[in-house]
Amino acid sequence: MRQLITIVGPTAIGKTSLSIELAKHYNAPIISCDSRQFYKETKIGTAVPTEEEQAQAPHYFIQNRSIFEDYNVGQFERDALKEIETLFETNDVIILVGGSGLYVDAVLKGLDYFPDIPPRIRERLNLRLKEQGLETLQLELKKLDVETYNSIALDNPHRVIRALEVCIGSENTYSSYKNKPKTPRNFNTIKIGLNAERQIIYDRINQRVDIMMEDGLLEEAEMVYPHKALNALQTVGYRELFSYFDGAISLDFAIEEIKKNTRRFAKRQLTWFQKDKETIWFDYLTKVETIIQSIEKQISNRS
RNA sequence: GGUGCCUUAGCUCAGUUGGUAGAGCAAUGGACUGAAAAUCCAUGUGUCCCUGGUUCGAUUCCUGGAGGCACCA
Repeated sequence: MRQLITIVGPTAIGKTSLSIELAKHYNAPIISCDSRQFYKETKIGTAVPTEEEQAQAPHYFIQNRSIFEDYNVGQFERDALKEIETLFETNDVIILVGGSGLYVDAVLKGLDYFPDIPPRIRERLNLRLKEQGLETLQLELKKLDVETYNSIALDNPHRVIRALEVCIGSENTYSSYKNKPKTPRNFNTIKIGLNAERQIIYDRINQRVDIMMEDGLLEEAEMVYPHKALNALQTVGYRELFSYFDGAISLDFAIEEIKKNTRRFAKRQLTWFQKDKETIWFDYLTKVETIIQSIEKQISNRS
């Protein structure tokens, strides 16, 4: 039976090294499920696996895109499933490592189908948000799609605009596309979560930010600074340095902000991942052998 | 050594003309269907430095002490 072993957990907990250990043990390829490690131009700040690490197992969806390309979960779901399908032709086990909860769920459970919407619709809606405020957009959504109006977080502009762009850019309402039956996956999924005491996670994050700065994050951010409006650069570690380049904050403060925002990001990741009751959690110091034993037990239980 | 000011949440500080207290930041919890490292929502955590006194009641007033800062010697 095809096994997809998924590793989730907060940033800086050690997902990469566990994934490589497991990949070596199972002679398996690694699929990255990280919405910021796709981009070639942002290497240091997104903590992509090093060349040495990548040499130890085949990696997919690492730095395979440019920040100038538009990319999103929907495309990733299609790309990843296709890749997984191909890889399972020659592998029994695939490792999936993910820091982006939505992207992991897209692969494991699937998203609903939505038609492609021309980007200019969102651009127009963003402009209206800026000029007229959120309330008029909420009212428009109420007119176009009450069901969504009643179910989404209305004070979240991204949600309102997303629903509206689907209503406007397709011939149907946003809600009409939602909650359709998903195509079942033809592989078995095992979910491993890595966690640690909050203070330990935070210490690791703080240390890693310092290391990133030593490794040249400042220079990397400077290279992409001219394109700071790109979606791919709405990323912790870059935005704060952009503010520094703008002259709005000091470098020391920017670094503190990177640490803080990374901590908050880690908390959001935990909130997302801990909701999944199928995930089996391990302390970040757990020996790989122990985790492999647990995986083996699950595989034999299911077959 | 003397004089003055300060000591309240993790931090910076407000405040109570005496009825045990609140802002910002930090922190914590949560949501999430093509922006997701994005975006949004919710939450106040406390020997009010210690001691004694006055008072029905002291974080607040008074005595003494400790620590900090400034100035004078």
